[in-house]
Amino acid sequence: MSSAKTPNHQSAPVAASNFIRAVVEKDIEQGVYKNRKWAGSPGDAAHQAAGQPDPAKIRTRFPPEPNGYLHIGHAKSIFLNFGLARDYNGVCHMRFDDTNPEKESQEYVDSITDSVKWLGFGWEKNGESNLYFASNYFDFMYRAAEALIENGHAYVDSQTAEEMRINRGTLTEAGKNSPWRDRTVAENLALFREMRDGKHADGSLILRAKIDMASPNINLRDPAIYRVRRAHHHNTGDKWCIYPMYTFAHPIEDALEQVTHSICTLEFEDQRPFYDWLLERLAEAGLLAHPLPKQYEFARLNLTYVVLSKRKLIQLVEEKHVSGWDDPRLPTLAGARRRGYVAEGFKLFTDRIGVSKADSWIDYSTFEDCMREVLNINAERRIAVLDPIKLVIDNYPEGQVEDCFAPNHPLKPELGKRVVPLTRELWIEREDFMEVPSKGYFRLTPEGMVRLRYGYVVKCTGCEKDANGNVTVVHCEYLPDTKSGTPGSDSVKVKGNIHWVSAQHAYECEVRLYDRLFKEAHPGEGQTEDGHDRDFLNDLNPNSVTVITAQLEPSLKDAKPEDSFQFERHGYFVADKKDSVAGKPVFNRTVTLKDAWQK
RNA sequence: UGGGGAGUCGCCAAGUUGGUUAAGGCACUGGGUUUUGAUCCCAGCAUCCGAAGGUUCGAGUCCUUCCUCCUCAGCCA
Repeated sequence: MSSAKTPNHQSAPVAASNFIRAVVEKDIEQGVYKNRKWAGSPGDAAHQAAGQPDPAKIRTRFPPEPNGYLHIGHAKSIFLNFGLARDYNGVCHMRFDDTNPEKESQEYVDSITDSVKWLGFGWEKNGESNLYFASNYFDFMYRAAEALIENGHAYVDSQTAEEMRINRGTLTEAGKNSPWRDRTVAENLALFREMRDGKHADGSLILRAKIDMASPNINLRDPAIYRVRRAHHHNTGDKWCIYPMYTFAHPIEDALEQVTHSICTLEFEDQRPFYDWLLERLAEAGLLAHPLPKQYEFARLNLTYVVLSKRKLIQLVEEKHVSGWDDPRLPTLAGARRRGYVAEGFKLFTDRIGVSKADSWIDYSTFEDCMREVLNINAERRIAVLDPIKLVIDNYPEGQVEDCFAPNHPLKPELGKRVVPLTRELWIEREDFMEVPSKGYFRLTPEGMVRLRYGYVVKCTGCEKDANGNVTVVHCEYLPDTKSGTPGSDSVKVKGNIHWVSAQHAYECEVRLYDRLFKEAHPGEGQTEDGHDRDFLNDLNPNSVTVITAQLEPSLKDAKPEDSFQFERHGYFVADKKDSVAGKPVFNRTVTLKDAWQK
């Protein structure tokens, strides 16, 4: 059984090369970060200078904002950042980028740490937790802001948000300086302190970096770096009424943590000049020391047949198109886990898709293939009849129960075999019998022979039908000398091989068959006939889940939540984490087996 | 239309300073094995690197022009 044991990627082979690895290798070779010091905790230049040479060759970080659930896209970043640290003798920090109190909560913090651990990563190293919160750096950030003001690199603006927007200019026109841009250092300092002390209403004043309102890069047109916002913070409570903006906070977080390679997605490329500008100004002020962290950007993951935008995910949950954040059809990591997808599969997936700066779309089937590949190795085999129909072996003694032996894993004989009871009346798949076979069909047909997997070869003798002409019972006779595993069992050659469960012993069970949540590769893409953007909800697959009552082999009754199995000839299934109770598990279909037979 | 990025096989993706027949994976197509129409094995799969010119003995790699796509005008991250 491949239960939900936490995987360990320690011994993973080095993944394919990519441009970020190339940078890291070059930096290590040239000793760029060789003389960095680390005092055992984040801190400014003076703090780190008193430390020891950093035992970590590189430091990376995974910095989610705790305002939502992690999804498959985050997995790419997680494997990238933690993987780099693992492969190059570094450390990857788990950091919560919690600078906007309004959207963040402890619930999200917990679910995020859960998901990262589930993927197999931890952040403790050298006796240090390496779990950090940006909000713990608010004191330093405040000090850095004052230093900027003192050196003439920041000013307090009294313009309204609307005025700021207008004066920022456009993509093709330069912006205009704020009338407040030339306040004196003393005035700026006094005003900023008043902001901190709660003397000004939310939105009335804002601290801006003083760079260049005519810069072709809009991010350099005096970006806002500190706003007044009276809100309770999940970590700092009501201590602050001013909060730093991402653009200001993030470089500082990286620097305080001695991060060497700060990796983010492409949309932050334009932000990099400010990242460097800020850190240089702070280094000049003596607050930070070289070498400073560097930012690198890679293309975010785009997956067909799913949506990964936070807004859309929230909408799906709130409007109850799915059962919750952990709905098995959702691309959230919590959903993926309930679906039965496994961490090793994510590892394979991220290795397989690579890391580059080219925008790309990965087909969902690539993701499914990765899961199949690891599940094939890890999951024990079991027998399940999903769409049951009776098969009666007319020449088999009534009341007789015979042991048949089924290997738990064809690739791992050491896992042994288990007993499955054979009786006169069995359940078989409805689709394994065809009264009028189509071309190429080689399962049960009238007069046809087929092997009952791990049992006898049987010959079909006919079937019964109800008033509507639907087959209700199939009849057959078995060939006594053909039992699997006995000498001469191969004397009768048959091509078909079907699975079955003793009707008397079967475990009748709820099974959920999941399919894609969306029926279109790019949900919501394109426009309607009257020129409006299409609503992604229109592309929802109405048949994304089918709940059935299946007949399972009796041993499945003992499955524990999160145990994964291959139901032979069907696919991979997992005992649901939430709805299974002891002795009565329910199963979710993770992914089907490949089926090369085109009907 | 300004700035910043990206364009290599159906989908991803290597390709450091220009040097021989353009890695690898996935998919796909043949063939083999198989008591899962699964797995596994073996073979095949870009005279060509967005386009057009140019430099060179030699260019995916250098130069020029052009085309396409992504991204930036939150007191979100």
